[in-house]
Amino acid sequence: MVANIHEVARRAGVSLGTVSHVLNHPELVAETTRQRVLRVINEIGFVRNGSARQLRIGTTQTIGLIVLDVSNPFFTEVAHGAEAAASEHGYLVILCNSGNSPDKEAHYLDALAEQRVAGMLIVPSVAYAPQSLRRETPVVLLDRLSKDANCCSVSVDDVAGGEMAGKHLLDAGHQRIAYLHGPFTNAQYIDRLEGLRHAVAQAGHDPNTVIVPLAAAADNAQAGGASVAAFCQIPDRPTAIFCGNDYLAVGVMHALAECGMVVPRDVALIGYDDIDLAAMFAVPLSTIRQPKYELGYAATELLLDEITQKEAHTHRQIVFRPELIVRESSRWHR
Amino acid sequence: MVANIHEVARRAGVSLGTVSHVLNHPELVAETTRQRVLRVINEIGFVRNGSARQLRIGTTQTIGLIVLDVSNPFFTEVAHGAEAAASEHGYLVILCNSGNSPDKEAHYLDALAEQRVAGMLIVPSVAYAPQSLRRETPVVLLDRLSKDANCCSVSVDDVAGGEMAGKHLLDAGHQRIAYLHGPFTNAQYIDRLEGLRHAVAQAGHDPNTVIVPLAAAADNAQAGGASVAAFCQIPDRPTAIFCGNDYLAVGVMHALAECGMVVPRDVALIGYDDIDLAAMFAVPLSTIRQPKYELGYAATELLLDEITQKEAHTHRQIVFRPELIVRESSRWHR
DNA sequence: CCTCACAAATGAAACGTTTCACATCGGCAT
DNA sequence: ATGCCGATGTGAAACGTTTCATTTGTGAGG
Repeated sequence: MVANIHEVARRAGVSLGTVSHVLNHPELVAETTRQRVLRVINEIGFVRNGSARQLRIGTTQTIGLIVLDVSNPFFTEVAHGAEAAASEHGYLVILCNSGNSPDKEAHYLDALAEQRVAGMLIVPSVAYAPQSLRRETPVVLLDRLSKDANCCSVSVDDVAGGEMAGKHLLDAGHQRIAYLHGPFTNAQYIDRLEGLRHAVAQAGHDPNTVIVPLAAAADNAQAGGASVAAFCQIPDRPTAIFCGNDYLAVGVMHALAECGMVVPRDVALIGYDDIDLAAMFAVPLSTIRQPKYELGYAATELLLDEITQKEAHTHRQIVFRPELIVRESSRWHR
Repeated sequence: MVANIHEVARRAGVSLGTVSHVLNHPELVAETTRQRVLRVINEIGFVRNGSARQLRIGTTQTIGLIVLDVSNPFFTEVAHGAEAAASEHGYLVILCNSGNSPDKEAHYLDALAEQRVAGMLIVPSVAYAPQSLRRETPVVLLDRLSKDANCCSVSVDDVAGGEMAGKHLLDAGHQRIAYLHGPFTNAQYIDRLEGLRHAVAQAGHDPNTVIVPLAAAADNAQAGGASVAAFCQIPDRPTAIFCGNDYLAVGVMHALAECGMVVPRDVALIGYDDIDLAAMFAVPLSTIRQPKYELGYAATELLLDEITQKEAHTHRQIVFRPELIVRESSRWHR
């Protein structure tokens, strides 16, 4: 087995309390003994046992992060931001992938609680039940606004994003707009639609006649492409498509090209997310950018505040504002 | 503080050993007491303290994964596979992002050792020094072949990938091929070039006259696009470009279009990685697919084998073979 | 009625830390 | 010489589990 603090103490000829002090309160031990102990530690490759330490201390330097899909670049960027913030404060991040399954989510919630993580960042699945967490572990909700303000949350204003996209298309003169969305189990698609309706109403039009909702089977490029057939069938066909997600938009762009339609001349297109290749498509894609990295970073800072301040901490709801990115795909051509 | 096993024992009117048995060896305790204990556990929301457990047991159910860049979809898919395999065996994954910095890498190595993770999956940074790990923690090297076989490794045969791409282009009749690569600090770009040279030699040509290496400033789309200017300057310009990575290829495709060149008529293009949007570009991108998810999955299985079998385990080097995906961007047009 | 076997429950010891109350010691002021 | 102080070092106790040697209880077999 790997050496422990007793062994170090024995070899350095000091008591085990002293070794501990060298590790945790170096100012309490004389320079020469400190050096001696450190030398022994290096010699025998002693590594402090985190479990024992945590048991004694009562807290860990670890935070859990549960996301819906690790292979989705959106969550990945969020994780990147979280990891950066955590690492700055000496915390480790345990990344868990719920795959949007309430079972897996619950399982990870338990596992993290058992690990006594200092806090959790949770991108809630469809069926997230906060009451299942009766522990006092600090939690920050990610990518969803916490309605009851009994915990912090960091999200992006999807209604505003939908509104931006809508206003942009209306300003360009479009009178009919298709809204292509993924499954409505994902609340964001609903919010973006609501934003779009706002924009239309604000411009003095009737959302019900201007907007044509169109559901894709999933939220990937394939499903986006498949929806183009339905789009072409629409009577009084819209001149613009607002896609709830960039992947849908890519699929749409691809399928439109195959139908011989030219973006943006025949159909204008705007996506959502600003994935990193959005500017690189056949026609560079207009989109709504979300501050993904910042989302994860801010959430972690909030969590760490709650962890360190305890009582003094007050819950906050941070809502980021997305940003309209105009590229070729939505420039108005007469 | 949150309840402990004593409290459960007290409330259930049993000894603390019995509670522990309910948790770990239910077959040793009578059904009625088992139920009683479980009820109390639910009532007061008892969650076992993982640190104490690990301290006593001497081992954790956690594995560490260190990748070079969490925002890169390649590593993300690898992580996805690793997480899936780990989760199947009840292990948690701690994800760490070294950012290819030896410092951060060393820091995480230490932190994971202190956490007493059961094992580590490491995508080694430029300066990975195995001897810095003098612990007996099992390690599996990811995405790099371990030369000295003193640990397991799982990688993809980059030489074979380069060869496939080369053979494909040669078969299509190309006599001059540009090889656009990212920084050579990344060994994979070297291996892919070597594979390309093999293919050329095998076809009976001189690699030095057929192949024109071209270095991009980074391995992203922007750098790829920027390299097109240099490509256009090449005397006796190649009719095909083999990009060491799909992002480079996207940038190239974009920039070529701006120069008025048509892919594949004027220039054939093949990338590497098969990122998920590769099929969706203006011209669908031919590429070399790597089994990313499988890479992570296999590595984790190897690691878990080493963890559970201990002595009985023998180190293995798994090398996956990549796959040629032919799409429009490299179809030969006369 | 005694023994035996077996199932069920017990509680002390141990895991490796950190912390805290205490001991030691030399020097310095009185 | 005495007392006190600060700097340094000490070691027992505690953190919450699991495990193991033991005890207790119970019914069967003789």
